[in-house]
Amino acid sequence: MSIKFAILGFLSRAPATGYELKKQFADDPVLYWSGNNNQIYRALLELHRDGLVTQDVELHEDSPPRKVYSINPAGRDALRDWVRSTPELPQLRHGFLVQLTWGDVLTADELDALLAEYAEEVRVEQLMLREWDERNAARNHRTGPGAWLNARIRERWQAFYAQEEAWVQSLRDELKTAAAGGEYPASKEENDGRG
Amino acid sequence: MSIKFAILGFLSRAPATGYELKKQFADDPVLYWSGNNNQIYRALLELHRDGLVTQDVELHEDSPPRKVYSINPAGRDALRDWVRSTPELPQLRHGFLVQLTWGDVLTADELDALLAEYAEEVRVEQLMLREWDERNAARNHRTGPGAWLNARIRERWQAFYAQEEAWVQSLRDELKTAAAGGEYPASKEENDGRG
DNA sequence: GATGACATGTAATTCGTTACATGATTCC
DNA sequence: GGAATCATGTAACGAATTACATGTCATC
Repeated sequence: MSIKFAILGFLSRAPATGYELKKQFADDPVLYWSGNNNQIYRALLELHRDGLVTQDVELHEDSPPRKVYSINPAGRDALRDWVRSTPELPQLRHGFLVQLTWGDVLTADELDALLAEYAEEVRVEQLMLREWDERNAARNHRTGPGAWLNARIRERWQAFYAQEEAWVQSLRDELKTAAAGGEYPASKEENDGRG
Repeated sequence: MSIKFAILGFLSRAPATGYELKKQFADDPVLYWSGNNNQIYRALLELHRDGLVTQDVELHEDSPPRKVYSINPAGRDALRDWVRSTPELPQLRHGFLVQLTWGDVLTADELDALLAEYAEEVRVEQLMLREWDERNAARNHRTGPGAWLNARIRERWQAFYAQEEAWVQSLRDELKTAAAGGEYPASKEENDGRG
């Protein structure tokens, strides 16, 4: 999936400059692109070259020209085609699960410390997410299908982290219970056979 | 996170060639790297250069030399340090949620068709995942903390897709109910003001 | 006077993928 | 004879990130 369509999507709601688009990408967690200059400005050039957007240049004497991009009918068609196109499965790059794959080289205490650290990160992320959603719900009072869809999308995102938090918690609980029963001893001794 | 640590992790269980490692990456969904030659062979060279693995070359007359890599004590230390290192939050690149952000340009019927298509993809992915897990559980009968962790990791992965499926289903149900009540009319007419 | 927002762009680097290239062996 | 697996590597390309580079204007 290309960032170009997301840009087209924003322009379908209102004309914007590269700088304005950059900000929209920067703070929305669902829009996973970093939204760096290079990407945005290049994408806008390409969209313009492909005839999907129009460019209005506001010239100023001292400052650089301000380039306002607007979507055109061809752009709307391209946007519609993309939205209807076959969806791709989400890509979950879960580095922590990779890390945990070799968690058996740690002692039970070390493992619990690691899980605790991760749980805290997830908790904080959830708080930031909720804050962002509230801020945005306040300033963005769209109605109709757009607003409904947006709410469901945010819910999905939050549910992911909620599930993550519950999972880590259950891991820690199990680990604690097992350690009390002596079932999962500190594995460092077991696995210290080097070579 | 670097693929180098995952390679180090595999080598901590058994020595392996680049080709063997490549296969391990290829079919494990949690190990999100594509596991292409370029990445693996380069990583192995670097690990060797950094003194974390040793290389045993088996020379053959006609075929290319077979290079078997083994982890060494420095490598085990590096692996342990990495496993204990501060976890990063998962990166969820959910293209479909991006797509849905502009789902309001579709009619209710088109939107439902899109959701149905996605639901099917998620369903199939779940089946493949379960199949993979069963195949692997059968062939890989490790015990102790490693096996326990592995089972929890697979559960987490499956839970993600289960949650995804439930979410799509709830979306479709809501959409259906709303459409019956005329609350979410075909939005194409509403939004067709071009420019 | 400094910071930060506004505004545009380029350069360097890293990362990852696909495809290229070679050649033996094994199974159907 | 052809396909698949084993086994190593390189080249070309594309995507994405960070940092560089410049300059205005408003606010503290």
